[in-house]
Amino acid sequence: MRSIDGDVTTRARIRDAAITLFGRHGFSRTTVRDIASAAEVSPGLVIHYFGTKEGLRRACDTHVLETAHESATAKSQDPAKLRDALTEYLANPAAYERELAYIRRAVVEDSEAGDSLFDAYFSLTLQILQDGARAGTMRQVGDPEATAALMVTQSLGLLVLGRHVARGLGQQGFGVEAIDRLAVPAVDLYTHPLYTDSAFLDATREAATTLEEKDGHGPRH
Amino acid sequence: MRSIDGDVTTRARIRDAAITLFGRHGFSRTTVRDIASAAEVSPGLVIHYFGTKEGLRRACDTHVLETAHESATAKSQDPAKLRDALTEYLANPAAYERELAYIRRAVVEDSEAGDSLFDAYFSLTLQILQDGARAGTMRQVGDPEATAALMVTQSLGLLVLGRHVARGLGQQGFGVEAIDRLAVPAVDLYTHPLYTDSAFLDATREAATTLEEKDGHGPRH
DNA sequence: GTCTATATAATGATAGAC
DNA sequence: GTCTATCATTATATAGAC
Repeated sequence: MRSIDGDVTTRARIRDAAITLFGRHGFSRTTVRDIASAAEVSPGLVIHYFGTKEGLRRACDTHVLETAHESATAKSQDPAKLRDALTEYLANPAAYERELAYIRRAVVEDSEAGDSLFDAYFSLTLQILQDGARAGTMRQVGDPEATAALMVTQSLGLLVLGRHVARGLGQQGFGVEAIDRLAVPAVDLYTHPLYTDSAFLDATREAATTLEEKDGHGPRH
Repeated sequence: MRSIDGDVTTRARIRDAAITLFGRHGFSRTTVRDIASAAEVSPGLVIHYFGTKEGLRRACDTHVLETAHESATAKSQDPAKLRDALTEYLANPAAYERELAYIRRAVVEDSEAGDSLFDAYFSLTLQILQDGARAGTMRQVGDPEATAALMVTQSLGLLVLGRHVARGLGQQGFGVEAIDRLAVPAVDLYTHPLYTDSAFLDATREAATTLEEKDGHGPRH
């Protein structure tokens, strides 16, 4: 988050305004004029610095990717520190809101930054899963990649669908309160089984096997 | 899916073209001209039928909502039939692709249809959770609403982030093959605990409690 | 470095002929 | 019911002054 206050050049102010607006309204609904207005400069100056609107987007992508990478690698390399990251976020959520909103858009719209972020998060999760299995704190799952994909989907899905989740829980917006309420049930789901027996799992296995035989793409065991 | 072939009026053809393009590129990036071209009519006729582009969107929302509601209520009222729904989808995924792409956009962009769909899916999941607990096939969770929200997030998140998930699994697109591969690990996660002890859950409880005390919004037990 | 003024293109929407 | 022609607006991007 250093950059918000650290870089005070006009160029940085324009880029930060763009990050805010792209995150808030999406890329195509945000105009160069909106950005210029928010940064208190002329539309011409926006183009002067970034060439095109698409160039501005790339600059935003790169910048958000850099700051996100800073926090992610610093804090999550050690799985135990993930908890500290949550605590830190909960202590000062506003500082991350701008970037989170941008990431939410990037992951959903077709953007290279979204791809990179998902891939990085996916690798990290897979790593955690494998480390946990080796350390004995996690069960060895049948298909680690698929499981990691599901875990990333769960958390990034929460970010992307936060508006709906908040509404479902009767809250105003997806903020600290919603995250706080979801944290324990989320970890609980990974700690205590939801189904009391394997009937549903067996049924799913059957359905999947049937399909694999039909389509010819072999099962994964 | 009946409507694709059932309603052959020009109006329906325009609306179906709009559903396809809105789903593929999003609302704001799709132009009236694009839709007219895809439906092989003039741009003027599009406006003639739907008044405005926004009116066309509402017509699409309504239509997708109706067909989705048809399938959802018919097939998922009985939890046991959810499996049949999966099987049916896997047997003929192309028939649902258009609607799924539209839903994906609707849930992510700010659209009333997206809200309705999420809410309906959320209610259904909560219902299944409570029925399961009563029948004994599912564990009684501490916060059913939060748990249902997480479950919906997991599956809708998969729809929304499908492109990324497919890439992570080394597949071309999020299709039958990806879903087939994810189905068993997904149910497995709800059947066998991922964590081997409650250390992580305890830590999360602690972090959440700390925050609740600090912010004053009471715990939920 | 920053602005104003403007060129150029695309968009949603209208009017009226057929 | 459907089209062509066009308007009015808005968008990105350029040119050149300060």
